[in-house]
This record gives sequence, C-alpha cells and structure tokens, in this order.
Amino acid sequence: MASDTREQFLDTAEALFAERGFYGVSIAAIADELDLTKQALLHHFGTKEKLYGAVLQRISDEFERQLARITETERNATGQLKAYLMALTEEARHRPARTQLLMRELLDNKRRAEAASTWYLKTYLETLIEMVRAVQGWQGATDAEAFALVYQLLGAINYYAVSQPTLEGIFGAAKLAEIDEAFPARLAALMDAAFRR
Amino acid sequence: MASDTREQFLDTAEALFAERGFYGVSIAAIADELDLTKQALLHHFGTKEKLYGAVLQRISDEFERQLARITETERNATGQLKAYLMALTEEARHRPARTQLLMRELLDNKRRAEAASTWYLKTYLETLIEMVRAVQGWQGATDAEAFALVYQLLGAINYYAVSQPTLEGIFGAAKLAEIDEAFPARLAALMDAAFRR
DNA sequence: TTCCTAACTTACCATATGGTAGGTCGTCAA
DNA sequence: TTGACGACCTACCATATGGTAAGTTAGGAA
Repeated sequence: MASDTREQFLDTAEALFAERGFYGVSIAAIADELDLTKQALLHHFGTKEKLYGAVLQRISDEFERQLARITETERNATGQLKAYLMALTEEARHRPARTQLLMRELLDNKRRAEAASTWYLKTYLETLIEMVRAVQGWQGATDAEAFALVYQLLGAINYYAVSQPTLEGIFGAAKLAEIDEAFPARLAALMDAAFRR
Repeated sequence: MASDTREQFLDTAEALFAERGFYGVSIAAIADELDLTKQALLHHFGTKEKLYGAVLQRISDEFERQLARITETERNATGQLKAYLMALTEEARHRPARTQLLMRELLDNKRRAEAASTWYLKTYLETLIEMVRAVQGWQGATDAEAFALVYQLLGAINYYAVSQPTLEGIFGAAKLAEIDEAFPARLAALMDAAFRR
C-alpha cells in the first residue's frame, strides 16, 4: 500500500534520527533499512528536512491526543497532572526513541530556529501550567513558579529516560533494573512533595 | 604560544560540538574559527574523534575539581549536596554549552559505546549517591533509591539548562528572565521537599 | 486498448568531509 | 652554523552525501 510505505519511512526515520541525530543519519541509510533507494524516500518527502519535519509532526499529534485523553479521564486536577506525568514516565521507558528524539530537538532547536519546531511544546507547556494552577495551594502561583515546577518534573522524567543506555553501560543491566523499579515510586514521592505547599 | 593554540582549539571545539553535535561540525569549521587550517588541528589532535575525546576529558577534569572543592568547603552532608546542586545550576546557566555537550554525549553514548565516554559519570554519580546517604533520614536508603533521588534532581537541573534557547524562542526573553529568576528558589524548595523523609 | 499517475529505479553530479603526503619556516640547542 | 623539531601550510584523494534528471512499471479510469 502507498501510505504504508510512507508510514514505514516515518517509523525508521524516527528510530534512526533518535539514535544518531539528524546529521548522523543519511537518507540512504533510512531507505536501506526498508530495502528501498533514497530516491523512493525523496519521492515521498521531497527533502531530508521535510522528512524530519514530518517525523516531528507525527509525534506532536500523538502527544496532544494523549494529553487530551487524560484530561478527559481523570477528574481532579492534582490527579490529572500526576497521572499524566506518570504516563509520560511509562511511555518514555518503553518507547525511549521518541524521548531521545525530542531531547535532540531541544538541543538543535537554536540553529534550526524556525517557529515550526517549537509549536509542539508551546500549547503543551501551557496546558501543563494550567494544570498546576488547578492543584490545591497553587492557585496563587505566578506563571514562572508554575512553569518552574512543571519543568523540573519534566526534566526529572526525560533526563532519566534518555540516560537509560548510558546508565546500563555504567552500572550493568541488573543494577539498572533495580533502579528502574525504584524510580516511579521515588518520582511519585517527589511529585507529592513538590505539590505540597 | 604552542599550548595556547591547543587550548583555543579545545575552546572552539567545545562550543561548536555543543551547538551542533559531533556530526554537525567539520574539523575545517573549527579551524576556520581560529583562522587556521584543519591540518593544524589534525597536527595537534590526530583525528576528529581524538579531539572530541580531549574536549570531554577536559570537562571531566574540571567537574571533579569542582565537586572536590565543595566537599572540602561545606561541613554537613545535606548542605554539601544542596550547595553542589545549586552550584551546578548556576554553572549550567552561565555556561550552557558545557551542559549541552554532556547532554549530547548522553544521547550518543550508546553508539560511541567505548567505556571511555562513561568514566566521567561513574565516579561522579557514586560520589553523589554517597552524599545522599549522608543526608538525615536517607542512611537506610537502597542504592537504587538514592540514585533515583539524585538523578531526578540532576534531570531537573540539566533539562532546564539545555532548554534555555528553545524556551526563549517560545516565551520570549522577558518571560524567560522571569522564569530564570524563579527557578533556583523552586529548585531549592524541591530539594528540601525531596530530602525530607 | 489507451492514457495517466503514483511509486519507484538507475545514472549522474556538485559539494563536503576526514585524512594522507610532503613540504616551508622559525626557534632553539649543540 | 647546522640540524632537529614543532607548528603550521598546500596539494591531493577516496568516500559519502543530498539532490536532480530521466526513465520504468503496475494499476486504475475512460
């Protein structure tokens, strides 16, 4: 099927870009993975940049869907925020590539500075700030305070997620598994402590 | 002076690698910055990989020195850990390139998987875990718990540091300055909350 | 049957890249 | 004065890369 190939391109591109970064991957390498030529890829996406953009777009869409799903499910604000951040942790653990890619994007963003690459964060962050505001004791917080809180938690989650391979290299798989088990509980504790005011 | 050129190469290499990543920078570009040819660079460092290694090495050395300095200065354990993490925040803010570079290294590490690139983290993390253990109420913590705590705080700090340019793009310089001011206090609060047990 | 289009392919190209080979030149010790 | 050496440079090269040009082929509409 036609759109099937396109989707497969997006999958492999996402995985490879996450692993090696934009400059670390050639379009030929991506195409090879599917036993196609790079011209097939160019046929679908035009340029390498556009392919990369399409990968980000797809992630952004899924992000928004996920956030929406949780705000609908959970009732109270604190629960929502907590549930969302824990879901993010879970997601980051079992699909690390995505988190890696976004971290790279964060790093490269300055140069590739079109507004196009920040959209996915803006509304997302604003939603989270709103959620903090709804937490007991945080109604009066300034934007900056609410942002700082939420960003610190995001940092705790994403930094850890991205470190997995390196940590495995340092401590070994067994030790990492232990840490991996302790992490969510510690995170929950951190969140509770952070919300208290 | 001879070693002066070498040091200058390290400086520019560090800045450029931080900004664009290993594959995003050519050795010619680095040399250009100093009005030298890439052969001058190769003369000093042999290969691009070795240059990169030298950059990391230098950072690692300074890291260790800084950690040592603080463990000597501060007396009680909680104060040490807190002081160190706040210093890290400060450092990350006014020298973001370094933090960026280490974040990239974290991401690329899997592929460039020689032990050589993890050394700088291992002893460093172990020291921090020891410090957590010395905090009141944390003596009985498992390695995994202490690690999780410390890593969550490192994540909060580094993720934020690395996000500066992107955040400026999203919120504008004025808003970012506000956030930047609120951040340390929130971080201190988060740490206090996290230590309490 | 004919025609059009999407989904590819092979050929080709300009440019960039990391690295080698072999110099030049100034400084400093013998 | 000479000779060695470090710090550079010019010339060169094989390879990889993103992208263009010009096909080929299968399938569906007219």
